[in-house]
Amino acid sequence: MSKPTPLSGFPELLPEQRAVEQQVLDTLREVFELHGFGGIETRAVEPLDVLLRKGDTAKEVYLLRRLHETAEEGHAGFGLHFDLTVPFARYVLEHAGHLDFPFRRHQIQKVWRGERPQDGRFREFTQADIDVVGRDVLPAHHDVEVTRVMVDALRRLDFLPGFTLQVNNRKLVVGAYAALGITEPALVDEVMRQVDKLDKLPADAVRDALVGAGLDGPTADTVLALAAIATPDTSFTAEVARVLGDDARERSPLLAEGLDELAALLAGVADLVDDRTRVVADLSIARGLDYYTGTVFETRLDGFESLGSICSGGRYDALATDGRTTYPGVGISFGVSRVVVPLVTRTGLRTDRSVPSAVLVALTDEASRPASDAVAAALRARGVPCEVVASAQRFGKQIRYAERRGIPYVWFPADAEGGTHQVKDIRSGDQQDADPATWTPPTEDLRPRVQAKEQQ
RNA sequence: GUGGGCGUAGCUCAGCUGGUAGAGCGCCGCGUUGUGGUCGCGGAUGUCGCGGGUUCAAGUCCCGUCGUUCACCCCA
Repeated sequence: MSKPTPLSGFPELLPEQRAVEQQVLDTLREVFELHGFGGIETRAVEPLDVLLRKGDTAKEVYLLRRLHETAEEGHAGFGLHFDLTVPFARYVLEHAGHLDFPFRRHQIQKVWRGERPQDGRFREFTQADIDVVGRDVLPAHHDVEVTRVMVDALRRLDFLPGFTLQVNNRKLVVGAYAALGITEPALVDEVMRQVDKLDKLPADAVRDALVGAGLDGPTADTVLALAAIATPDTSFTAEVARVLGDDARERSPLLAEGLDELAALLAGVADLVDDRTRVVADLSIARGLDYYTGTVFETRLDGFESLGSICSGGRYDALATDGRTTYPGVGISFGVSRVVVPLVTRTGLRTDRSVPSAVLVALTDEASRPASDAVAAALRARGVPCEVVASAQRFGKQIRYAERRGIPYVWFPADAEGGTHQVKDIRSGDQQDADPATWTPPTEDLRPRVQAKEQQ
């Protein structure tokens, strides 16, 4: 077989890159579970009618088909899931009788989309979702909860650049539009769609589009003035009042509800905010997806703005319904691949070693391999990851073997004549006697650490 | 899916109007035969992404394809 070529949109990482991703995954899971979100996994495949239920035929779904499928097997067919929300909705309905509500879960899995790959956009990629689902009702404090969990998880990934979580509320937007006389559903959708483009198009162009959609000039200006509001605290409520008038809350109960929910969210996460971790109420955030009904999220990563949102989600009052019962939910999804792949390929983010081993046990000669194996076994018994060197070359080469892989310690076993065991820190050159039954490296050397390439 | 840029050594890249493929870094060996890194000396890098075409001659020009990247679409 000739040398295989890469497959577009199906990224693969080298061990020291994958180790970075693995730490992201470990941290996400740990923090999610710290907040009481248990993990589930759904099958990779869903019936096509489930995947396309929302009329999203534009979604590029990969089909699953048996090679020898016959024409008689004329069912709707299967497709690979393109996100984790749709399968989760199906899962909730299917297992509702065995779940306790409100149901919290996290789900970290690969998803597939047949889109054109681009930086941070792939055909196979990993998402990390958390959602809370209620039966019939789900109080608004769960919107705050979900936000807190994800912000907590992201801020603990201390090797990530800083980020800004942008939050808005569709009730606020729809209510405000109603107060402006924009009530026709198709027009509301169109106005939101145009406003959503403000991060790419100049305000003038968006204004023209709004007027083209049927708004008069003053109304378009007010819509843009609203969308320009972005505050790191609850002061957005005063700004909305300034734009729409002090009586706007009375004129639109939906607006009042949205303002209160968004204010509660901002207040509820204030203690998690720091220089790297910012949360802003940004009234230009709309989200193209039409099933969101309240809170909506997007997230920008400092220095990686071109990736778009790395973490998005929101509130859906009808995540799932079986006709009798409706399950409202609120969730947020972190694009693991979207962040990790550009980070490791563009900035050279790596772990400080390419293997898990903290110690390389040297080998005097092949005859003494059992002695080296015994040292390794003693270290492993206390949780020290280690490996025995592949071949009994000169010690200089064995040290170089460790150096290449970033293994910080080399262990020289006692020789047969009754010498002592010695361990060498090859970064400092320090070498001293050590007992395989008790020696342990400092905690920070036990596992690979993530570090920028410049620091290596 | 639509349109543009780019594909040369493991990496970053040079290679003029077509004329026998290069540098730096890295890698391997020796100096130093059981203690690496520094230094010195020596060595190997390669279907020039792949396929086809034009030509006496193609890394160089043309077409296709794959990869990559940017914009649109859409979104993590």
